[in-house]
Amino acid sequence: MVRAPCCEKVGLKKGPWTTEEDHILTSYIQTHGYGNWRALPKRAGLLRCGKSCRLRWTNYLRPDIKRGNFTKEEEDLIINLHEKLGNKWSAIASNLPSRTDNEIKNVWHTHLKKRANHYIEEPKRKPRRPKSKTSIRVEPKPVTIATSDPSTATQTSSIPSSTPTSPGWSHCDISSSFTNETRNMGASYAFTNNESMDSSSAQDLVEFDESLLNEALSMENWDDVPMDAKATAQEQSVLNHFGGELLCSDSFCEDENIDFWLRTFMESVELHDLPEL
DNA sequence: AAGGTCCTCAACCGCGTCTCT
DNA sequence: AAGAGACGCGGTTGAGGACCT
Repeated sequence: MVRAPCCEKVGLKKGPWTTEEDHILTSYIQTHGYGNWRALPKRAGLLRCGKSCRLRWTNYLRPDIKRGNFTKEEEDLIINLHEKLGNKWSAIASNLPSRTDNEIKNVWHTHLKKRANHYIEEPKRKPRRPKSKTSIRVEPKPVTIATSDPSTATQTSSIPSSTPTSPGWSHCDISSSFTNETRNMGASYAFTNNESMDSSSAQDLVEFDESLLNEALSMENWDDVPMDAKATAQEQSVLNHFGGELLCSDSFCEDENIDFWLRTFMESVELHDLPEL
């Protein structure tokens, strides 16, 4: 059977939408709703196919869409969800209110895929824009923190212990794993979801070198330490304890992130109720 | 300063699925 | 049950702009 074209192609406009078209579409939908996409453009007086109208509305004009850069928490959540769901962009989008599947797909291909692949390949050039995303790849030298308390266990369960592209490697996106914001955000999905504690997810219990944490915590008056020294200490600490290989994103060595990481480690102590040093 | 390269993201395309008849 | 129409989804494209040399 030959599929009928989605719309009458002849005479219909393609390409970028004009503000006038946006206005027409928005006004029409606000007044009449969007029941029948195929009929909508004709009724609204648009020379577009229904598919194009639907896409424009769902991906751009919808009032509940949140525009602008993704937050770190959103990106971390996408990575976690992608690991679980694969390229099910609409399913992932359903966990990120106000974000569209198209937008998520784009951000995945442009930023997050690299992070998720742990930066196996070195960046060929300097980053174009400063990014606040940080991800490291670590070889496990594990101290598994397991707990029978779901409330704490699930806080770490979204951290993968390995990925298809690099079996045996731990992707430890620490910032996404321990910050309060992420815990709250992730609550809608993995962190409070029983599913996150099934047998497969049980393998995802965070694995990291406790001594790294201890070393970080042993630094006194961290705020007084010069930025350069922080960076060196932090990086060296990670290198020492995670088997000597560190792959980082464009901005890993940015000062504010270095600082952030230490605080993240410190937060993790509270979360896991680790013994005082 | 200019040309080339790369990145971003809105939009398109085609296929799968759902719904209606 | 089967065909047709409509919708939704994921992959891909390409224009515009940022960045590099």
